[in-house]
Amino acid sequence: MSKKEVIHLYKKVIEDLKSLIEKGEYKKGDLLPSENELCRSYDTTRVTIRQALSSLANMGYITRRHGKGSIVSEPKSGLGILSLSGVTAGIGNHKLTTTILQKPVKQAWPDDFFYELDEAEAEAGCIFFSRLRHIDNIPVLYEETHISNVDLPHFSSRNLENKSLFKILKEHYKIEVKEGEQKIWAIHADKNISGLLNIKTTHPIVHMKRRLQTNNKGLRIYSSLYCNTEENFLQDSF
Amino acid sequence: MSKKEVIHLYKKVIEDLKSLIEKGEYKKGDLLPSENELCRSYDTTRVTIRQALSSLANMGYITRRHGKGSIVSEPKSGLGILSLSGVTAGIGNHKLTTTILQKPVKQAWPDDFFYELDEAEAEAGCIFFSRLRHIDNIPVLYEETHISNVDLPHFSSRNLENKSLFKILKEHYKIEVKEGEQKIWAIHADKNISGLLNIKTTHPIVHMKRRLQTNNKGLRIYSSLYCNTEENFLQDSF
DNA sequence: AATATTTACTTGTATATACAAGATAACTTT
DNA sequence: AAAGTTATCTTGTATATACAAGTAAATATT
Repeated sequence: MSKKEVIHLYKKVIEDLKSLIEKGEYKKGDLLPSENELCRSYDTTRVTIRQALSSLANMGYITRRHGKGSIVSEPKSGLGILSLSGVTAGIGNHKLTTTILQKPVKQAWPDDFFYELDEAEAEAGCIFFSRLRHIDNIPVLYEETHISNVDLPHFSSRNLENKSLFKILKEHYKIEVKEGEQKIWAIHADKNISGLLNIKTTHPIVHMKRRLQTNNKGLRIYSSLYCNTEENFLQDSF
Repeated sequence: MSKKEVIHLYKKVIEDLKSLIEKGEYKKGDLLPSENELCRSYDTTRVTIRQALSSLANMGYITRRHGKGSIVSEPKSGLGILSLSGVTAGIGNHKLTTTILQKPVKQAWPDDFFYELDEAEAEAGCIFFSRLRHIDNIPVLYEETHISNVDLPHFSSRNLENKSLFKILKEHYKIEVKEGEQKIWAIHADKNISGLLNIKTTHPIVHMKRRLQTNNKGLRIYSSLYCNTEENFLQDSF
């Protein structure tokens, strides 16, 4: 009894074009094939092709211009997901490494958890892990992550060191972040954080708490992070 | 020679439903009329109604559920626009006031402007103003704003004290923010900022630089802000 | 009473078609 | 040569229709 998994044409068009853009075959500023050309390629009609293109436009991969065509956009870090950049044009030749301080473990939610949980979520518990990120071997960002405990086969054993959490969730479980909120403070590091980031307790750091919702109803991602922004900054595109 | 301004049916559907949601006639969790009902109301077909509904879903006004209907979402602060919240559930009974330190003036871009400008933008110059926001009469956030100098009739004379910049742009000029990026640092206040926010220079504050793109090609909004997050935090929904 | 099944509603995917309107280059007129 | 026109490309809006598939309540079966 195989899962017949109908793949829809418009989704195939999205995936195809998305991967061509991500692979760099279409570069920023390029025009995609016209709607009618795509219709011929996929043997379909404009309604279906337009469904795919408007979705790509929505995801920020292209912008559409009346009478002109679909123009490939600047690659985005995607849907408000926070990324860490060096002051000098992106990470560039800097070395970004990640250390897992706490491997993913299933546990109950902390009593004083910083966001409200719905009933099902509270009952199911969570997966917790923490990571420390370095740029050129200097610790820069400490992050604690709580994920709602839904069925994610083999998640605990996955390697979180090199790949981003979001890539793993997308590639292995087809989970994508849909929306979220974040709260931001500037604080002085406490003893714990100053030790982790190797800074004085008078050093200002960014403290951020985020809640991200995904396309999986029951799965939310909560993270609390502390960042030393002396040599770097936190960057966020939306 | 009047401008015939064809209004499109799908846009009318969007505006109608949007305003009903904003007015609270449809509340969070309510179901909108089904696609077929809307077809009858507007004497059109599902393709057109679906174009409107998918747009509303995209703007975050509704979520759509296969086999169920269109569910009205929680009102959002909108597209990654930063808002300022008190630690206790929103602003609530706190008093939020704004002081204009520098009224909007047309001027050339600063030589050391923090974002790259395109040619047309650089040539046209900018509108600059700065504001200081207080919560319960305590200064909390200082913001400098640069806007590309496109034609905004009477903009300089508008009252920026009570209404938000985004509301003014939307209501009077039909300009809406489409996307943006922001960079975040934690720093110690310099003399200028510590004076404005009435804090010591050892006090950690959030420094944020943002670039927002609008539906008007030539108009971008740049802002640089400094926030004392001791009693409040910066909040961002996306 | 508990469990399937049917039915009627909902949204999702798709085809086929038509005309409007913006963009651009080729062509014609002045 | 410059200016206006046309032709032809592009995307935008819209109608009409069909069937697939998720949801939920009514109905039939056990």
